Amino acid sequence: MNIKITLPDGTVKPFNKGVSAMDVAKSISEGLARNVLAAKFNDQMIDALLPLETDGSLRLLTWNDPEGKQVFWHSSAHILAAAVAELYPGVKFGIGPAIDTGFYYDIDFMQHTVNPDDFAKIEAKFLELAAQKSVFNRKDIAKCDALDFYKKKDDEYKLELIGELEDGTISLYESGNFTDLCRGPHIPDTSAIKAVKVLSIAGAYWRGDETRKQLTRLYAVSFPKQKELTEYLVMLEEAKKRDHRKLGKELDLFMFSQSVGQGLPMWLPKGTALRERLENFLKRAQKKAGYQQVLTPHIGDVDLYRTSGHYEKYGKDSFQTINTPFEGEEFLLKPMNCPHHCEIYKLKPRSYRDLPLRLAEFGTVYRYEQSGELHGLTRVRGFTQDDAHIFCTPDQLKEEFKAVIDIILYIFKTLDFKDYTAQISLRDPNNKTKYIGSDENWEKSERAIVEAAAEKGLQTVTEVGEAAFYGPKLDFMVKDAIGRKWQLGTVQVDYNLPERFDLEYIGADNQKHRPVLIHRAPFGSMERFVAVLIEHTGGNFPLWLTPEQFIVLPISEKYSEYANKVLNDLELSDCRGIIDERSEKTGKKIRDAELNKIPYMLVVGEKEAAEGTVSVRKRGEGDLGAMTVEAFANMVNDEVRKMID
RNA sequence: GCCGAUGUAGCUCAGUUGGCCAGAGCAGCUGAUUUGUAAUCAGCUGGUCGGGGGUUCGAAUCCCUCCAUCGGCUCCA
Repeated sequence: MNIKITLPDGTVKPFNKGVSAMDVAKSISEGLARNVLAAKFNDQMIDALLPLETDGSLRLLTWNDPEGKQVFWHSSAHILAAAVAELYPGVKFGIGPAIDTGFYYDIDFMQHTVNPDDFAKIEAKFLELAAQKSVFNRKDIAKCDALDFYKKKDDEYKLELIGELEDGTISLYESGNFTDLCRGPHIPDTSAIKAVKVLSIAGAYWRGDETRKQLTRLYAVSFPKQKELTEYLVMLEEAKKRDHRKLGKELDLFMFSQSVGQGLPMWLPKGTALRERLENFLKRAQKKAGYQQVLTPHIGDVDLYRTSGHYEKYGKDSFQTINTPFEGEEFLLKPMNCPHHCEIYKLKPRSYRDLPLRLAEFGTVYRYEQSGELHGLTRVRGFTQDDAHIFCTPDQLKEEFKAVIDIILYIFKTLDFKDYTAQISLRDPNNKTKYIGSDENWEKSERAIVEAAAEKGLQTVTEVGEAAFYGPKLDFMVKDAIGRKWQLGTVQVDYNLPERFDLEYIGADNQKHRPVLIHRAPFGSMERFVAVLIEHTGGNFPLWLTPEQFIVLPISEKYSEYANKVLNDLELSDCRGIIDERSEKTGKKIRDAELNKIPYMLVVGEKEAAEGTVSVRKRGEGDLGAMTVEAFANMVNDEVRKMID
C-alpha cells in the first residue's frame, strides 16, 4: 500500500504506508536526516519517527525552523527534569515548556534546596543523560491508566493536569528512566543536545495562580553545538550593556533615590532634554491631527473615581486617599487622566459639530505597583502618559481609531522601531465579573478595534482576557535588550466611561446622544518609551533627540577662544553642544566623547582657527575631515530634518 | 506581595576558613604638561562595609530583622 507525501516544494512522492518523516528525510539525504528534529504533517506537529498512514503534506523541521527549536527545547526540558529527578530524589514536577529562547521546568523540590551553585551539577547530569542517546518513546494511554501511574508516584500536579484532559488524548513520553506526561512531539533521541546552560532560578505559582503553591522554576537554554551556546551567552552579555538602567546612569539621564521613594524616577538635565524633545515631536504631530493640549491637576476628588469605577476596582491597592482638615473630604493622586478629561467634556453642552473633540495631555499619574514589579523606568509608581481622549460619534469611531494607529506607526517609523507586535486584547467571556459595562457595548468596542486594525492592514495577535476592565484595546509591544516584551503604544475603545459620566452631545436630529471615547497613548508613557529607546539605540540616540549633538575639542588652551567661537556660532545655527576645555590630550578627549556617545567631535587647533573650520569626527566612524563651521551646521540641520519629516 | 540572589568610595570591583589603621582602577581635586583623532605624569581627597539588633576578646566576614536592587512569578486602570 502506498501513500502520497507532498513536500514543501510541491513535489509529491509515493511511500509505503507506515513511513516516518525520518524515512522521508533519509530518502532525500543522509545529512538532512541527521538534522531532522520533528515534522509537520498536514500542519500538525508530529514526532519524526511517527508512522504515517495517510496521504498528506509533510514539512521536516530542523534547528533552523522556529518550530524545530521549540521541539528541541521542549525535549531539553524533559532531560532537565530527568537530571533533577536523579540528583534530587522525590521531587515532583509541574510543567516544563519551551519558551522563546530556551525552556523552563516548574519543580516542587520538596525537602531539597537548590541555588545557583547547583547549576553546574545539574548541567553535568543533563549532558550525561543526553549523551546516552535515549530515544523518546511515545505511549498513548487511557486516562485511568495515566491517573494510576501518577497516583503511584503520589504526584498531585500531574494528577491535576490529567484530571482536566479528555480520555483518548493522553500520552506519555519515555526517555531513559524518565517518563513525563506530554503531548509531544519530541526529537528522535537525546543525542542532538550537546550544550546546556541553566540560566536562573525563580519562584512560580502553580498554574499561574497566586493563591496556590509556589514551585521552583529552573530556566535553561540548550543548543546542538557548544559553540552556539557560547555565542548565545556572549550575545546576552552584550545585550546587558544596553540595559537602560546601566546606560541611564552612565549617560546621566535619570536617577532614583531611596529617600524619595521606590519607583519614583527623577529626570536629570540630559534626560529631561531628551524627553522634552520627544514630547514636542509628538505635540507637533498631534496638532497636525487636530488635537488640543490641556492641563489638569495631579489629584482629584475620590468621588470622581467612584464615578469612573476606578476606585472600586483599584482603590484598595492604590496610594491611599489624601485627607484635608475637613472631615470626610478625600482626594486621590490621579492614577489616570480620563475622569478629568471627561469633566472637561462636560463643561458645556456639546454639539455633533464639535466632535471629534480630541483632548491631549502629558499627564503624570501615580499607581502603587507592587514592590516586586518595579523595574527601572519600564515599571514605576509615578509616570507621565502621553495621553489623549477622543470624544466622537459612533460614526466617527473607526476613522478616529485608524488615525490613532497612523500616529503610532509614524512614531515607530521615525524612531526605527521595526520589531513590534500589535496585540488586540479582548475580554475573557468566561470571566465577565472582571469587567464593567454591558455585553452590547463590549461587542461594539471589540468589533471596532478588530475592524480598524484589519483595515489598516496591521498584523495582529489576539489575546483573550487581556482587556482593560472597561474596554478592549490595541497595544503595540516592543522588546527590550534581552527580549522582554513591553507595552508601548495603546489605543482603547470605551463605551463605558461616557455612560458613567453621562456624557452626551446633541445630534443633527436635535436629540441627545452618547459619544464614544477613545483612550490612546502612542508612547505609552514617557518613562517606558525612553527606556526602550535607550535599549534600542544602545544610548546612541538619533541626532535630533540626543542631548548633545557635538563637542568641541580644542587641541590646547591656545585655541580655547576659537573653540568658544565655534560653540557660539553653532548654537546660533540651532545646533547644541558642549566644549571640552580640560588640559588633556586630544586622544583622551576623543575617548571620553565616544564613551559619552556624542555624535560629532569637532577638533580645533591652529589650522582650523586660521581657516575658520572644524575637523569633524563622527561617533563610531572616525575622521570626516575639515569643513567650515557653517557647512557643519548645515550638515547637522539637514540630517535632523530628514529624520523627523 | 511571593520565591531566589545580591548590597564594600561617585562608578567598576578585590577583601581566602572572623584577627592589626578596609584595598585597587576609573572619576574628583591640586600641580606639572600645551597636547592633532579611543586613556600624559605625580600627589591628594574620598568608605557609618545598605540600616538596625545580636553572637564574640574581636564582625565587611557568623545569626536575626528591616530596606533597596537584580532574576522570575503574580499584577499592570
